[in-house]
Amino acid sequence: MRKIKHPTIEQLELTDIMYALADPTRLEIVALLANSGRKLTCGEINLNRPKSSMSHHFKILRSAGLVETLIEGTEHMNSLRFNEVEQKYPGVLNSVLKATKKL
Amino acid sequence: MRKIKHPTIEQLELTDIMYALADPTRLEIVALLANSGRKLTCGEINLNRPKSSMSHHFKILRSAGLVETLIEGTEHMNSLRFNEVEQKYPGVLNSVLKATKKL
DNA sequence: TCTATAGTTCGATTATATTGGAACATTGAT
DNA sequence: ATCAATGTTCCAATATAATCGAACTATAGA
Repeated sequence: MRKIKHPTIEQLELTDIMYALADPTRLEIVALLANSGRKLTCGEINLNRPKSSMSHHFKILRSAGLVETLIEGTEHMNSLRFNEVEQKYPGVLNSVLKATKKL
Repeated sequence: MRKIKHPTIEQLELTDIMYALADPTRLEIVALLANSGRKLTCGEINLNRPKSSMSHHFKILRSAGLVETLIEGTEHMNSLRFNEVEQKYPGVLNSVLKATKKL
């Protein structure tokens, strides 16, 4: 069973987080994960883009520490690392999520 | 006397703001403006980079609505549009500024 | 008017990101 | 074993951004 590596809280870099959130597609993914209240597979997050593009964006969200991906069978279950990110940089993710609701 | 155009609060776009804040140099400029408590000229913000590079970053910060630049004589006085940005997207700029103090 | 100062704009170069098709890997089911 | 499903990785093309020297603009002062 494969496992995907994620950064620890200590390794979270503010600029990586900002960079990851600066892209509209990724911001949408983050908002969907936040609002769904449950883990979502990549397939459930359908933004009408090819798989390889979505995979690219997930990779960036993961490496920024924003998204955690657990492999269950053939599916990859994605969730927002909300509490961890908030712990390191309080208010950043929360306020950005609130801001996305105005869009 | 020349005047520089800035976006209105209504025109502020979240992704523009995030994009502007995703660059280390710009984040540093923003932090300096926030911590100084007064308007700073471009020259006072010395990050050991050529003028043209700094001007480029200021332009992006201005177009994102984060920085206001008033021309006084030959100098350009820069200030953070903190209250306006906070009004539109509460907590975003504030939490990012707090986060920069950990860097 | 000539000169110095503060920034901007231009233009070319280099670096980095996005995109998406095709091949690949892993797992589950038949 | 074979096959289908879910994503990832690879690769090449395109697009966008950063960098910085040089030329330019606007203003102030002598």
